[in-house]
Amino acid sequence: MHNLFNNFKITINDKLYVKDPETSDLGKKILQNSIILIDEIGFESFTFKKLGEKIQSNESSIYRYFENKHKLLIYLSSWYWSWVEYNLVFGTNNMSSPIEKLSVAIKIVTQNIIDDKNTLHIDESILNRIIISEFTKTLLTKEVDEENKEGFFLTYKRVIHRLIEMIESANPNYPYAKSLASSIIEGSLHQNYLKEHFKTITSLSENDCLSDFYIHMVKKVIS
Amino acid sequence: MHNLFNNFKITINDKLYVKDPETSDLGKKILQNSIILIDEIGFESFTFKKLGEKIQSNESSIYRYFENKHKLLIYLSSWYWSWVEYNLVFGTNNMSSPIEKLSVAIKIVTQNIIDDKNTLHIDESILNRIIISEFTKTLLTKEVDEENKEGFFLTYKRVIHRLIEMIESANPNYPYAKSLASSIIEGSLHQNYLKEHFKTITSLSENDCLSDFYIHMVKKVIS
DNA sequence: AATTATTGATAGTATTACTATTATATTTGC
DNA sequence: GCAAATATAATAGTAATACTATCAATAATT
Repeated sequence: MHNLFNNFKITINDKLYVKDPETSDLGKKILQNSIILIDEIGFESFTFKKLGEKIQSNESSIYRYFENKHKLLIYLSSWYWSWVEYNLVFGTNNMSSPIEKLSVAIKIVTQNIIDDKNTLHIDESILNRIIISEFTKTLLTKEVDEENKEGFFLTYKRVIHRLIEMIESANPNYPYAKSLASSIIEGSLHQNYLKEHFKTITSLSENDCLSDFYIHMVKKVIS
Repeated sequence: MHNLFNNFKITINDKLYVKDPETSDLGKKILQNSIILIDEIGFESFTFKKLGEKIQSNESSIYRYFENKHKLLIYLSSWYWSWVEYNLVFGTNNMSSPIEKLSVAIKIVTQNIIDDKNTLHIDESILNRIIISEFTKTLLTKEVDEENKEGFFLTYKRVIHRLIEMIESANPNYPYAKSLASSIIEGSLHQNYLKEHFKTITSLSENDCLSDFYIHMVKKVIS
């Protein structure tokens, strides 16, 4: 498992960066600390100048890696969804029962994440938090269609397509597999956010409740 | 019906504005044209200066009505959810069957909206579009908890609580009424967005399909 | 006709989101 | 070990944003 993971390459659309941040120390520092800083102060207040101060580097040096903070956020999101896809594939591998497989998949996709020690410069638990509060913003822009054509959201869509396949193989006659899958992915981010900030409009309290909600839903709905 | 509507007062938290825009021509012009301009260029590019040019007024005059564009967007959102609540209440009034009531409620909440001629300066069909692409951003900020305490999101939560009640009266034993209700509201915005920009991950095509998806889901899930 | 409230015009500030240039390290190739 | 190439840092500069403050002009009210 450990070795498998080390071979799994998280590849990211090269239009998202000017210079690949994985190829240098400064690049890795940018990734690591941008996650921390966005989590701390929020994406709106986050600037390359502040990030530069945090890592004792210069604003202009960061611009050599990323055109702007929007692309950096899409980079981090791509990384996240690619990592989720890995978990999804390996976590459900060799499972024969489609319903079982789907349940495990939903657990993987809805759970709160703990840091994966295999990736040194990325803290997945913090990244998970910023995905919950910032990811949707990468989609909700006027440039979304162009960016989608450029392939900026491929890893995200791939995760959803994996879920769609699982739903379809559990019940090929269910007519709304696509909307159900995308609802689970986006909805679980949203429910996690509500859990932190709008407790009166979510049924969530402990950790596992969210996957219970969705597993119950999916089982009922595709039956 | 027409008279009833005229008596229905859409009230908005007075902390959202500096001066009530409903009390003057300029105020109404600001509401009307901010909706149009946000729809045209997106919330990120929207500025009070551009709005001032559009309505042949001055940036500084707009600041006398709204502190900043964020509060203006929350104002417009409050207006929208208050209006949806009205439709929800009057559209399901006197219905005895809880399941029927819930189905109608879901239709109201998920449908694409056409302009309501009773409100002269607000075009609900355009407002609906900006809610689909901009509303979630009002929640996803670092200031959300303070703003929630101030009551900025009350009309939104009220709509969800109406749905929760309906779900609970249809089946008091269903354990996830809150998450189901908030999922339908937020999810339907998201699915509408996917329909425009990410066709491969939604089952939506024609208009009514979205309510079919949710009505099917709710009926299955609470049975 | 005088008072008050509303709007418009102008100016100014701090911050953001960059680009460009030049200097200084650091790495690598031979 | 040194030159050449590359990466990073420092500085400066620009246009736009998100405001605030002031004062003049206009409209509404009493």
